[in-house]
Amino acid sequence: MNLRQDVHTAGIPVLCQACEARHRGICGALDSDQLVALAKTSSKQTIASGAELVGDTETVEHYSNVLAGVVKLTKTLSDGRQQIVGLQFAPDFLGRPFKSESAVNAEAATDVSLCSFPKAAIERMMKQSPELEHRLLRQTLKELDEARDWMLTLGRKTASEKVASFLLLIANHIDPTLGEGEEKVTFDLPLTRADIADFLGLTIETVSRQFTKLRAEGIISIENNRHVTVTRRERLEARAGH
Amino acid sequence: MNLRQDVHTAGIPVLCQACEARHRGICGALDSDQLVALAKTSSKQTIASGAELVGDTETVEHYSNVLAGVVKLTKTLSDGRQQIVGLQFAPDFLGRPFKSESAVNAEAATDVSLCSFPKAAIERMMKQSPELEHRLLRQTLKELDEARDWMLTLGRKTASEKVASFLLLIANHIDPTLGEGEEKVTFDLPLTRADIADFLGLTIETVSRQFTKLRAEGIISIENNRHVTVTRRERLEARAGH
DNA sequence: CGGTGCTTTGACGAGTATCAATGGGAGTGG
DNA sequence: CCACTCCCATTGATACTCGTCAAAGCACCG
Repeated sequence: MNLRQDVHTAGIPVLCQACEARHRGICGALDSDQLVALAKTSSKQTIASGAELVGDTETVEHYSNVLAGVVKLTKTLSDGRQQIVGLQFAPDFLGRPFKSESAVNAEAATDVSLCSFPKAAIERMMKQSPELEHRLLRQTLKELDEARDWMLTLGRKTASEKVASFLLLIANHIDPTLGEGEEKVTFDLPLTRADIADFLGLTIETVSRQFTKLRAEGIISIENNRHVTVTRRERLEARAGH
Repeated sequence: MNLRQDVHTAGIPVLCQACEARHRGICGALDSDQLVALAKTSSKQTIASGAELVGDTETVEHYSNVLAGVVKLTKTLSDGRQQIVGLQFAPDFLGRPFKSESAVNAEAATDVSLCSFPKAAIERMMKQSPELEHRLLRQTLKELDEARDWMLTLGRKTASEKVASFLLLIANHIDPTLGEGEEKVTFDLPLTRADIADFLGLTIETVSRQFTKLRAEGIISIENNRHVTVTRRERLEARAGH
């Protein structure tokens, strides 16, 4: 993609033209002038799987939109026990407004592509455009709903139910429009077994055993450790404790 | 932090004059005219402990501010397993904007006093006043931070650490200004053992045993099941896995 | 080939749930 | 004032899920 500040298509920056965040993400709140202004200080960057984006208690000067890939938000106890407290997919917004330091670590779970801009630029625009703040509020409420859903899973579900819930979470994210009628879904897991364990509050061994059990029961099949096909969706949903 | 604007008491509804939500809550975003308009449709109500405020999937036509007491937000699985996903103290806002139905149950954990207003009134004002939406965003971000903190507790802490974390959570809420130097704190638990268990993802028996252990070690003392004194704050903090 | 990283599988034990009984305070009625 | 009940909390005995430790399998890569 070229980096010219060339402005076509009703004055929309090249950077933004094919960007998902411009429609479903927070940038949908901005008009073309604002987009141009923001694009001046924005940069698209690619991050390798495993790289740390934001350190715990680190000062954050940049916010980002996730363009592709999956970012995991984690919290860690002093002795190393870790919990994933959120997964961000495109076109989610990444950052914690109104606080200089993040309460969580952010790390690329897969290769990730981001569009980053300085904290100050967004905060300036938020003052101008209530619509931007409105979008942020909606995203935050969505994340809060997801976090609370997951609290139920963490606190009250068994290992078996947790793994089933996780698979459905990913399946729904891959294809949110998936009708009830569709039986089979197939996708690549964006997380390693270790990440899945950290997301579910389990160990990798327990996660592995649950996968094995699901395979043995003919509910899913797995190729290459990552590629999953859900063959009996209903039974997976039943197991998740709908 | 919170800019508290000096408004003359002239023109402020009686209902609001001594209200905590007018300073630290979302009503701080409103000028006296707006307060008057909102107060016309508002009503203060008292709810007995145990009463249900908002049913899961129920349509909500009212939002509220918590004036006193504690409200618990819960989620329940089809077989009855329950998880508390949030606790609301004064002057928290109660409601889920932009969605007609709540994803959680809300129930009075103690006797609760509320200030309720119709959904429509708030949403109308949100369009007029970006500051109101700003306050809502801040409260939502705060709740998100709390939810994620708790996910770490639910997913990765032991029963012992969970109970210690819970006691500190309540202690900090009773007296947020509590300095590091202060050793002793004393307070009434706003929750029954069953509620605490549902908050921590444990059973009441396990919670009870952990309390007993803390008492035996001289870290806390308990009178009448509800009244707790933390005698060795540092050791409680150490146990919570700071 | 022999590493290295990730996953699976197995054997065992610790931590927590479950089931069951007891304790204790508050309210009620004799 | 004392039984009686109800509700909640505590305590005990036992079962079972899941974590821990150890080893082996498998793909990828130099």
